[in-house]
Amino acid sequence: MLEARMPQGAILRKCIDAIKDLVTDGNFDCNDSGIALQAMDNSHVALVNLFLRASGFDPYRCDRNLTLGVNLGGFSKVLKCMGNDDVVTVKAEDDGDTVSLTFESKDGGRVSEFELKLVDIDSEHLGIPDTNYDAIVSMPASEFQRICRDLSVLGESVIIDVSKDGVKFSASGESGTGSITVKQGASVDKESEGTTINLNSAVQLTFSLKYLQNFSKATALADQVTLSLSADVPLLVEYTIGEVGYVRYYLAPKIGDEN
Amino acid sequence: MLEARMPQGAILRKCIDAIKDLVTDGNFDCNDSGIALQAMDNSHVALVNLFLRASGFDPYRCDRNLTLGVNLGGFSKVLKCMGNDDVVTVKAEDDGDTVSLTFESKDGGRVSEFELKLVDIDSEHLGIPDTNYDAIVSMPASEFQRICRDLSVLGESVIIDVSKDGVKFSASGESGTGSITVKQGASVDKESEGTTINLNSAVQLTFSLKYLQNFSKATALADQVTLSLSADVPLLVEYTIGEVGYVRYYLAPKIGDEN
DNA sequence: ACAAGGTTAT
DNA sequence: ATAACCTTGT
Repeated sequence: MLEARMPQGAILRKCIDAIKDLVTDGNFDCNDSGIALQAMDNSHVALVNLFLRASGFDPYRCDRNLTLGVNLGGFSKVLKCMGNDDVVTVKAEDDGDTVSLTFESKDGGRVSEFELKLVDIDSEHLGIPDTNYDAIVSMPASEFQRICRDLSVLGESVIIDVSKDGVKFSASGESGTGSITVKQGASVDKESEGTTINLNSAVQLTFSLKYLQNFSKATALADQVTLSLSADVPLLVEYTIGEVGYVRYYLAPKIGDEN
Repeated sequence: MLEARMPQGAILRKCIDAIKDLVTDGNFDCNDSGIALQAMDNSHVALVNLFLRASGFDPYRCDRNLTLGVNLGGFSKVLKCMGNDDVVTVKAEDDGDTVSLTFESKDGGRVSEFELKLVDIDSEHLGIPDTNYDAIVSMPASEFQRICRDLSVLGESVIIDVSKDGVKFSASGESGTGSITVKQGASVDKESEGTTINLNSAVQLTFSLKYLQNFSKATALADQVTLSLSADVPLLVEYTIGEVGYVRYYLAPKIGDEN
């Protein structure tokens, strides 16, 4: 059986909010190292990979490997019933057909119990090859979100252009064109507010803004986002959730002039 | 004639907002003790009872008993034209076909006058028997509202289960089941923030969440809500408006397995 | 920070 | 017609 208690339950809610618009149903693979979910998005264009380390829970217990197929819309609805500071406990029997969620207010005055029906999901578990990326950009997650939102006014696609001292995001459409350039090390007033670029070779790739906007739903989980790019390889957009785990999104670049 | 001046006019607006979604037209019965409205909701399932004491107005004058039939949607629209801190004066002639509303800003710098057409409403004035309830629960109004909203994502009905040391609200539906238990005396950090249970005998009754959510529109009027329950008797949901009066809602329990 | 209402975009 | 967003009040 699985029994995992997360003192900052809100993290779990934010994780599900960060992926539920991309993936309607997903398998949570639970083992002694933690809880992982990997799924293609509904239109099989992007890949989502969530991982929550066992050490992010207290306590964490998972005797046997378990796969919990969950409708993420329903999961999200249940998590909306949680108080903001609640402690969340996830439990599942080895052969049950439900997963149980318990929310407890910090003072213990309120206890909420929910049971979510499990669903069968046949998911191909794609291997993700380790890649040595040409360019790795870390920037404030909120800035990335803003850029995607702003450029989506202009067009469907964004060209991400990473060179030595900056990342340039540009889009164009009917009404005009625009670009936003973030310079390396800009606005390093506080830690984790700057932009750093790790470059092996300059890259210029085009991506769907709609997907990037969806990825940036994870902004609530992390101060920084990391974009890893290589020519002809899916972009990796990663949000690190403190010591607890991460959400990673993969998105293939648009090729040629398919707009 | 009626002439009733309410220094905190916003209370009147909140009262109407708290009932206008349930009742489209209602009779305001005015006499020297105050202003009362009693009406079945549009689908004749719930009963709404609003009372504003004469002492809640200053001054209050009502020479002869008057019944003012009002379309509450229109009333609400007019009240939306009021400033948040305005003083409201309600006036009606004995044989008029309108009611007049005056809004004055505290500093007297702005005076607004509205006239609302009266409508004829034939309303059966149901007697409400005094009941000795099996269980009386007082809890924070906002918490009750939150519980109704949360559980409504799961299903149409809520089972309210009152026992010695807690109230359990539970619901179930397609995607799963859930329950929220509030313990007696929990979180009594401040006055009027705790939950108290007055129990003669344990009760378990089922109600429509849609109606309870509608009742909880009165949350703006009071810190606490009181739920009074007895087997096979309508639930009473009461919001006390300071010294001014109250809004009471009555809702029959669902019986058997009608879901 | 939450909930309600209105407005707008799909 | 519905959903998402934005704004306002609690």
